[in-house]
Amino acid sequence: MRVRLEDVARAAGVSPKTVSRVLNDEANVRGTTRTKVLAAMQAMDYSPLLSARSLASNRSFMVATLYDNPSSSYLTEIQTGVLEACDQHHYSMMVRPLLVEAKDFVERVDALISHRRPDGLILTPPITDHPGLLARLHERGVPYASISPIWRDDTIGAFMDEPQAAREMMANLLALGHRRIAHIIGHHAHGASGWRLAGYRDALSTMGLAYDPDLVVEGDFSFDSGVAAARKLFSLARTPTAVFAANDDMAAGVIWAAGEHGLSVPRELSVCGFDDTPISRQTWPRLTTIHQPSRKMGRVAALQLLEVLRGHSDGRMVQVPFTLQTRESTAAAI
Amino acid sequence: MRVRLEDVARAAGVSPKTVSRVLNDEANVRGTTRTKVLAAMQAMDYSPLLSARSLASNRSFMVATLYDNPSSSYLTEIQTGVLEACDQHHYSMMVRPLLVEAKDFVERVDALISHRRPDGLILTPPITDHPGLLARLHERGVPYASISPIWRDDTIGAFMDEPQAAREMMANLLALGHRRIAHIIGHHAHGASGWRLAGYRDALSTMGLAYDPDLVVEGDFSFDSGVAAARKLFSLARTPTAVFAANDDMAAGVIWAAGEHGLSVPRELSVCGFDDTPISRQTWPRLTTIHQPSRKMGRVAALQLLEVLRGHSDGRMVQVPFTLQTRESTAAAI
DNA sequence: ATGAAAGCGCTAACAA
DNA sequence: TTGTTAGCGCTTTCAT
Repeated sequence: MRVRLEDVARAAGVSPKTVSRVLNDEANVRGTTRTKVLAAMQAMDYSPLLSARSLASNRSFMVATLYDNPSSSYLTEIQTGVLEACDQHHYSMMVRPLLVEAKDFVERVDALISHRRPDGLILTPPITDHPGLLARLHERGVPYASISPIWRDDTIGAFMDEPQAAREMMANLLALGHRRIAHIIGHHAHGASGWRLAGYRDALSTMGLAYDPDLVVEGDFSFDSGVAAARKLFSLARTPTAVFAANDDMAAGVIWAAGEHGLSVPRELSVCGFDDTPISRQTWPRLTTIHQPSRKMGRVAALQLLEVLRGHSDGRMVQVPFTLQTRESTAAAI
Repeated sequence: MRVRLEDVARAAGVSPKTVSRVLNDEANVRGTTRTKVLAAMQAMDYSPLLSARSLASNRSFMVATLYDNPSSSYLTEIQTGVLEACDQHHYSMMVRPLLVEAKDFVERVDALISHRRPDGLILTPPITDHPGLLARLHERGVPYASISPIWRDDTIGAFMDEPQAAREMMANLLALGHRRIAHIIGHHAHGASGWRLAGYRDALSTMGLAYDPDLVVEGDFSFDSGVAAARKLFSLARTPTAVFAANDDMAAGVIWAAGEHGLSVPRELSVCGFDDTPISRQTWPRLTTIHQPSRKMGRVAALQLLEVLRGHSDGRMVQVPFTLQTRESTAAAI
């Protein structure tokens, strides 16, 4: 038969409530009592029934990770990080794919909260920046942590200094002698797209170089949009000597299009990406990129959320470091 | 205040038990009564509290997807399929990464079952084939569905005719005039590796071609292992004119190594993969491969599991179709 | 076909 | 610091 809290209490010679206190790490339990109870739990291999705990305490001990992201590698990394944090605190995680552009997006999240009752949410871009959703969450008092949101004020989670990362990538290309550097912008709904473009522009103006609109093409973070953008760039009268794509998938698309166009990378064209996802090591040549510690960001954001859920602190917005990863797709300008 | 089952019962003028019956799709409820109750639920926007339902019925209305798989795209597809099925039946899903080679693998799953109490499990390769785990699950009476397990007897889930798919891929290469065809084997723990190798050998013997051990190299499904295998093949006295890799990642590694080695694909070397993951469209040239409907397999496996959990049937092992996807990485032999 | 009563295993509120 | 009591919102069992 299954071991219940009551059984542990009897074995330890205390009341059920005391076992409950130990289970919930509450204060006001004498050290010796706590030890005794823990020993009994251990000996009986006790684990509390989640549904009973949830029903009595009105908490689910679960967080939900919301995403609308085409990149499976990014998602998997984030998910792994969140799981690491949840495991550490005996929380579980559910995942929920969503379409942020759908008419009933907020209603769907609302329904999720009503039906599954997660204690908190982990938001990933671009869901992090949906005003209607954020308003609804505040209204319902649902705690959440955001990963790389556009607005960081009064929000907990994890972020990176993206404009600075983009500037460093540009500094790298400029140091290699490149002056006609193109940029492929990411999906408009993602904050990252704006930050990476801003870094690109900053770097140009720091060097006293003019911003040439012909060299800046819209993409949407997908491989195919990188291919399309590259074709457009290759058709210019004066083609660029380097392309800085706002993510690795698009940069891989540029390399693909270069193959199609008979351009040699990096001899005739330098290409670099952003994120350091697996694809950056699977192009030929391999991509120079910015390493974004996605798994760590997932873990850090979840830990901040759990701080709030456990009532230990209000949580904070944590900055994580990036690193420039130089590989073979970039070389000196011709 | 939150709407409870009791409130719905009062509104509908029936007893709580009747509302419960409607909620659980039980028989012995008159049509008019059912309609009346459903209307009340709708009107009051009622949704049952999962924890109360779980506590009373001793079910969690949740399934757990177990994986130990290096491929994030495969995993994401499976996960999406499982979620589709779960949503349809108001179940939720949790995901659990595991190391099948870890000493305490079975204990970890055991602990997961004790703590989270999923109603059932979805197993993905190679977890599908861990004898110790399967024994433990039978012992505990935990229902599960398997995706592409090696042993399909007495197991529910989804599978593909992999040997046949490999034979068709080989037939395609042979029709292009290739006679020195190499094969890169996948990870030894995965059933897929054996099936795909078997298909390769079958096709050779059907054509009356000798099996040349030099042309068969071990890999582990990773991109890097594809690179390493290709380097080995390129160093042979008589190099192959085509390489059939057991998955897309390794095939992409072959294309990468071909770039490194100055070999033109498909002019000097045809390359093909298996699975039709996104990477197969992101190499240059794009990969000829076998389309494996992973998302569908996830959905189908989960639906079979849910059949069992809902007591509607015993579930079955469902075969899903593959398709040969011809792209630019294969061409006639020189 | 429907209802009444008795829990499921835990925690909140209060008492001691 | 510890214990007692009374639920949490459902489903079960057994009546009718």
